Amino acid sequence: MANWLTDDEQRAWRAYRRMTLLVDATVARELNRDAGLSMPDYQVLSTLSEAVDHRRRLTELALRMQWSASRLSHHVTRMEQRGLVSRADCSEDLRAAYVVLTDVGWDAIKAAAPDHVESVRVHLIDLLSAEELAALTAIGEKVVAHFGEECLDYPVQSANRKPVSRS
Amino acid sequence: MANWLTDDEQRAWRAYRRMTLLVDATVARELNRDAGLSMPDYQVLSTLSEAVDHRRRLTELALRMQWSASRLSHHVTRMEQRGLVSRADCSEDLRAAYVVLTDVGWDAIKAAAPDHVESVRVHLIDLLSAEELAALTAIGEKVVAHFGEECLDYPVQSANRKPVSRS
DNA sequence: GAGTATTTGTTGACGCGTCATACATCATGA
DNA sequence: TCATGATGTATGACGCGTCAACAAATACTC
Repeated sequence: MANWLTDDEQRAWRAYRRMTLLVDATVARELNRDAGLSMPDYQVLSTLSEAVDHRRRLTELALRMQWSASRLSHHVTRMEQRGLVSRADCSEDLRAAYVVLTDVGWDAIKAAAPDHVESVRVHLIDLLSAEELAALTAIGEKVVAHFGEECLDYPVQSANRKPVSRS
Repeated sequence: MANWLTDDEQRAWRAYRRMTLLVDATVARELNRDAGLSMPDYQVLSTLSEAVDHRRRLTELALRMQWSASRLSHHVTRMEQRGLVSRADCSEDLRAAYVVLTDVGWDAIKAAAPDHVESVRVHLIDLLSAEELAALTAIGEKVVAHFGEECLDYPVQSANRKPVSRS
């Protein structure tokens, strides 16, 4: 006989699943509607915009975002086709390559950030009381810790950072 | 000037995102490893296994799982090719079609359920205290309610239900 | 009953992520 | 220096989900 979930546990699991589904889908849909970007696009642009010279090695970028190399390579290819980023050779290591934020990409993330943050507010953050927000943070960090990670993730509003030298 | 997130809010958002990413990916990976099923597979099989005669109209199934008709049609096509479900005509309405759980599908969900529940326990439920579980439920249901839904979702452990007549 | 609108379901194209594979380049050590 | 392995990246196949377009049947309306 298996160790089934109690009613309370099942209720928690369902609420969790439905919440994440709705929040993620809605925030993603609004980001796409308002800025023509997907969440992965946003994450890449946002992370690049924080880097000096708006460029990073693929591996470094993948590590920071916790993506697989393959995923990033595929995604960069698509973003490159849309002109949001470009690839550049690395002189120190001929295997390596940089991903560079283009002017189009820079404009895109600057334009997208305010609406995106607002979207996150409306569909999650502002729905919760201070206590609930704290509880969500505690729960999230506890679960993340279970997977042996500290909680480094991409910046939500990096376009807010002070102007970065574009060289 | 946009209404940026505070540090606390940003921390909550990051913890939330990372938690859902890790939990969902891990539970999905384990389900696939242990039972050769994806989460969508599980959801379909699980929901069908609750139905009388193990069959449901496509629309009805889609509604219950909150899927688009297109998504369900695509997914049923794939599952059909693997022998997990089959389609059957509907005599009352010639447009309509049933999705029927096959014996293979029934065996699959029965075999998958215990490990899947265990996986959900290990990577989420059992990590949390009773208070945290209650908080997660409250937060989840509040957010779901914001989207104008009551929280009906698929059953996690339907294979546990009392024997269903297979006709 | 004819014409129109709605419901039911399918299909194709495309973005996305994973896995397995391939391949060039670098680093190591005999 | 020359193999051997590790590293950095790219690619193809495939499952998955969305959107838009479509076909067929049923339901409404005059």
